[in-house]
Amino acid sequence: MERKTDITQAIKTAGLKVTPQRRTVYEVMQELRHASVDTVIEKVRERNPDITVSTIYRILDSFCRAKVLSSVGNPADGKHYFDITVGNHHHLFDGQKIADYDDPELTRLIYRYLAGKLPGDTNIDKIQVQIIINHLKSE
Amino acid sequence: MERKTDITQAIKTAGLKVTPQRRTVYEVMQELRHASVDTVIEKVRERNPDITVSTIYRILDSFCRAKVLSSVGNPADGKHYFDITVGNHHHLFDGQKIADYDDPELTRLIYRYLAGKLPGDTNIDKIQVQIIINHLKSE
DNA sequence: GTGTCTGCAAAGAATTTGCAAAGAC
DNA sequence: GTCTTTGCAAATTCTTTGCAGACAC
Repeated sequence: MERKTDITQAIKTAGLKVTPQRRTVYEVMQELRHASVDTVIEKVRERNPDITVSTIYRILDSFCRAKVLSSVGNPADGKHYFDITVGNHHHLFDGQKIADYDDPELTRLIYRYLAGKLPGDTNIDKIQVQIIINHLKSE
Repeated sequence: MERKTDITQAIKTAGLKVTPQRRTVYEVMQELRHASVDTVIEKVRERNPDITVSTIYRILDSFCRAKVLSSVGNPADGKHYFDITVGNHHHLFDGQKIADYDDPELTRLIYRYLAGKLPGDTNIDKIQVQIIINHLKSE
């Protein structure tokens, strides 16, 4: 879907050196969109078992600090996921599943609403709405 | 601040048996509002060093499943926190600090907005807005 | 070339488990 | 009395580290 050079660009632009290991992690995240460490490790090693677990941890860490990836915590189970999308966007949580919910209008709506509510000097970096879906079970 | 019986009630209402260990964990969470496992362990053991780490894990787990506590993931550092507040409410993230932002009007605003946007059969359990504050540093 | 990144193996944390005794209701 | 919870100690699992060689630029 995305070309080789785009991956290279994404990593380079973030100020990181481009290595095959980083490219693989990035590729995997592009496919998964949201994933826990375990899943990333699993998928990366499927493609290339020579990449070490510790390297994957280090890459995920550098990606987060360089804002190549972001973090989401699933409120349902409290688990931590990496997210290929860095900018303002929202999430639908359906049990273990996380889906993006991209809605700039909603973002603007909230920004506008909050403008009058928070102290004037508050600098909002980002707004994320988490929508938790309930599979109404007989109970 | 909260009386003994209230703590008992909170635990009992959730369908769990009331034990001194559970009462202590609950008390600590009442004070902390938001806390990581480490912090809970630390504070609980300050009060009563006889309570085991594994017990604390088990209690936190049972509290979450019984919805005595909820989970928040700090999007800034990806760490997981427990939250004494279970119902609909929002959060301000300021680096490591998490603050509640309770605003039913905002909640309603989003509910209303989403009503027209999501598939009709989507059952929203909960909405949480995460507001990430940026300490604009010279950069 | 220089400085960063990776693999490896080991250390260190964090979390979970099995079981017997203690405790809640 | 019955079923659940706890303490203990050990096992597992998860994550980080130090260092030397490899690699990106």
